Amino acid sequence: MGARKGPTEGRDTGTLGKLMALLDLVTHAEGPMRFTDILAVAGQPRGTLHRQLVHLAEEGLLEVDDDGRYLPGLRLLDLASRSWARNEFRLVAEPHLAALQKLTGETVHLGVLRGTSIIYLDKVEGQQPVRMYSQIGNASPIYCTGVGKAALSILPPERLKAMLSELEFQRFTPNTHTAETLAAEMDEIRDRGCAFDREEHEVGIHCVAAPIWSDNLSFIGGVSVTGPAYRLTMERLQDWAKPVRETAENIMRGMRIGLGPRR
Amino acid sequence: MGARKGPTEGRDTGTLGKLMALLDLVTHAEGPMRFTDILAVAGQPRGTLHRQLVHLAEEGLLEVDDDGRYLPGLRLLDLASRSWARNEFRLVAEPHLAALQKLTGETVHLGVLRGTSIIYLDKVEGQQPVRMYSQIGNASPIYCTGVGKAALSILPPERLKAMLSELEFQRFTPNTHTAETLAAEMDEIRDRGCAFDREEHEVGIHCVAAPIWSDNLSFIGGVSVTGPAYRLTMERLQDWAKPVRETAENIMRGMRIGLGPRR
DNA sequence: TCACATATTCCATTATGTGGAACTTAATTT
DNA sequence: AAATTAAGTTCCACATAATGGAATATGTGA
Repeated sequence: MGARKGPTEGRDTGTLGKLMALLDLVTHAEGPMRFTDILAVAGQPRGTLHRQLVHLAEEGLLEVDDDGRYLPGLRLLDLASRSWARNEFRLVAEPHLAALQKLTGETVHLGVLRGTSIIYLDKVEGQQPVRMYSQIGNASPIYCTGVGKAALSILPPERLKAMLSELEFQRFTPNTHTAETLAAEMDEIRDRGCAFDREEHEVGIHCVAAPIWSDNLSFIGGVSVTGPAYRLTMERLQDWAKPVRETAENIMRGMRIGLGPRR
Repeated sequence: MGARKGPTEGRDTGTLGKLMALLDLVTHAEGPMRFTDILAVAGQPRGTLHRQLVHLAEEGLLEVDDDGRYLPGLRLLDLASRSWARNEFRLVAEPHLAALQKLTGETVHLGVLRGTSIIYLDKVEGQQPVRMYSQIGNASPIYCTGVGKAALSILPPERLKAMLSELEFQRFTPNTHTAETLAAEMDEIRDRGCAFDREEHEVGIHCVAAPIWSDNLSFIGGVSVTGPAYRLTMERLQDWAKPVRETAENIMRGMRIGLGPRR
């Protein structure tokens, strides 16, 4: 009982799973939620829900404002900053990202594949102070970002097929991929060793990205150069393709992945 | 049974509390931990610990590397970025921080009191791209940071006394406060409306900070200007005191706190 | 003051987590 | 290659903590 394999029923993490689902619900909401708001959508009985919220709040994962409404807690910041600070991929990549930024003068992103999303781990901009948190940690769709498409391109056929069937394609711009057009582009990306994104996610934004992976594919990510379409013309994207691929290779060398067995 | 009020025994959050303690343990460690490493310090029996780790990993709060070692998971980044993006205090403060940075040319911090620590919510630097996560989310001791001392200064006597007795004073520099010197400085800070930090946390670093609070003290934080001692001389600190206080006032006005009852 | 909406507490029932021990699997030594 | 030790995983009777319906409390506007 319980371990059915319906489409929604992926995890079996007991009480923790329920609490995390609740935390996600509140965290992904537009604004603070009152008890009744949550009750309406959480599908838990009053008593249960109340205790769960109190526990989450006591642990600092949620906070309660003066009006008794629930919002994401600051404990999450402390935990995340440590996760970020210690991430080996990010640590290894950092100098290479800076070098790529300097070379191109454009914004450089580092992302990692998690489930069917790309999570951005780092961002290096040229000019003024960066609002980093605004980008870092954010999960973006895999099918319409350079890093996402680059990551897809190194998956073996079966896993690629499985992934494609899991995706739900939302149209962000006129250029956003469908299941068909995305599948059609894969060989091309694989051959070229990098992916272009021409206004597929955001109008006016172009991007070149190269994949980064470990031999056993337990790790898959990518690095990209992003900028306004008027500056990153098709010729410019072609120009940056090589340095982006080289940056990816350098990062892989630094992590001792993609070059035969570890240790 | 269990709800004793010993010094360590603060929370009663059932299963979640145990899991969060475990998450904290792994997250605060120096590097990846093997099962046996954790077993030695977690004080849980083998079977229990194993299931807890598996659950945390399945939820993405922990990750397991190729060698089976546990480290903080990336799910935390997604959760935290939303917590940060939606934080009202930070949103309101943002433009004021930028203005203060521009005026002084020095680094500006925004922090909030949580327990006996200051958690940094934002940082605005002048020059080059900022490694923001490296500071944001970090918990710093309240007794040797400008923001911390400013926050202490607006506590009512009983709460201040309780807080002081809770603190453990670690010596970071020759100037780091002890319980006595800290208590002695409080009146002065309160009168002046801002706190100075002259190499109390880090050698070579000076700082001016002003407190930010809500009427009912459900919220306490602060804003500060930080920089190298050779540039932020005592005279300079005096100069910046007024703009720092004004920035704090502007932020309070923006949050509709510190100016009579809300709504 | 009453009525209504919202939030919190209570407690018998039952699902879930617990933890000692047995069992695999991998690494190291003889 | 077999034996030995260590590291990780699974099992299951038992206890504890989560459940959820109902009662109570708290707050808000008429």
